[in-house]
Amino acid sequence: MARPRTPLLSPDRIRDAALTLIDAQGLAALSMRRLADTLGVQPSSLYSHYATKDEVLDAVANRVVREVDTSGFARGWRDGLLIWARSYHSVLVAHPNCAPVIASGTQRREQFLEMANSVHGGLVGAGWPARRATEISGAVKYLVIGAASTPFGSGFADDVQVYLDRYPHLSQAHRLRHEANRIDHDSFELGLTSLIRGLEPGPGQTE
Amino acid sequence: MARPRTPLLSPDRIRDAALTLIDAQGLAALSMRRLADTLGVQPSSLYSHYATKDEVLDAVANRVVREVDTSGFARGWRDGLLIWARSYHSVLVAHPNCAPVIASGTQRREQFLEMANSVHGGLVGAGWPARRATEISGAVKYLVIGAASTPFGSGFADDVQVYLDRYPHLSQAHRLRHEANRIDHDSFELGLTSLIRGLEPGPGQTE
DNA sequence: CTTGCGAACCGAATGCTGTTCGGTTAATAT
DNA sequence: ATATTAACCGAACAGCATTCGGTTCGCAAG
Repeated sequence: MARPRTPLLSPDRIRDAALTLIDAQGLAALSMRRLADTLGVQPSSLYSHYATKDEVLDAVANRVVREVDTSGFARGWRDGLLIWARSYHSVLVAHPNCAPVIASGTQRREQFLEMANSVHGGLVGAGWPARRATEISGAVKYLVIGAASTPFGSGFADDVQVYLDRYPHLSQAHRLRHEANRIDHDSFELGLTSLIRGLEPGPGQTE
Repeated sequence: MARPRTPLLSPDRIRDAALTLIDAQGLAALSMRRLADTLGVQPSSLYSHYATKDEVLDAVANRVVREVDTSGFARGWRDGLLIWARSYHSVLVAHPNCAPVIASGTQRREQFLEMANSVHGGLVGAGWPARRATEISGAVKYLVIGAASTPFGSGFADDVQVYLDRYPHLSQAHRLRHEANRIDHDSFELGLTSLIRGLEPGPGQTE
């Protein structure tokens, strides 16, 4: 085959296929060869649309982060932070295999800058000094990224009994392996609400 | 060469060389070939000591996490959490290229279980219910891992001027690129102290 | 004291990986 | 009609983790 009459590929099609592959098979399963396979195409053809694999991953990251809701700051900075953080968190929970891509991503990606800009603006608009706004949004981001990067759910060995005598304090936590998702969610919620509650004293002017 | 009179390799030597290589050149620079090179050995020889590259990375992760201080709970749970989190954070700051390894690591690794066990024990000993202790340590862990995984310092494009008009709220934050380390540190500190301050109501019995 | 065995290393090979390059055809712009 | 560019293929390259058979050494048992 040479050039087809109607294009087989497009940046969006490739990006979506990559996301589907990552969601279904994991980040390690994404290779240009496999990606090309699912699109019915040779690997080298992908390079007509993306210069490198990293660019594909950037597109995937942008696609995922695009879903994050930063509109809550109209209802005050506390609600704004809560809505943003929960939205960000739930988006990453929906695409857990993308977490490393999002986490390690450079701040160069457009959707990330868009999001950071909205959050920062929301905080400054509510009266926080710029520097403090940066720190607050940074701290909340850390919480979101951390929650997505090291879930309880992934990881514990299947034979729980092994630990019980060696790590006595963990026995309670381990019993709950099947409740890992709930633990993850509750830990994140506790961290988020506590962090926001603990911010002092709050911006003076607008509330 | 066949078998040398005195062994050239040992698990510890390999693990330390891997950590040195990661620290100096980045995680992507660690390959079994390069690792073997720095040790003056053929790649296949490494497999006499570690079954896979992942096992090498596990050893590195354990080595790094071993340095984390969990002894602070003798001075109460607040100090315990603070000391643990700051110690964990500073260890990861000292080995930033290891962050993805630590973050994505399964909870199977010994030093991680040791650490989790100590923290959980410290919280329960101070009166927190087991479930709450799990959530608290989880939330703090999220903060630490997130801070290590997405530092401000890495990532912004070098030509800052590009952003200024497109993302007006970010201009303040961007001006501080050269202060990225300070921002990272302050954000983490703000998140940590706020989170701990915001924990309510605190365990009843022991304080 | 020698015999046997496992440990430690080498060297070559296997099947992946991302990426490049020259070639071919189709669409588009002039 | 002609030139250019875009989209694809097929073959190749270097580097990757890992495996395997072979060699030599240290050590322990008889």
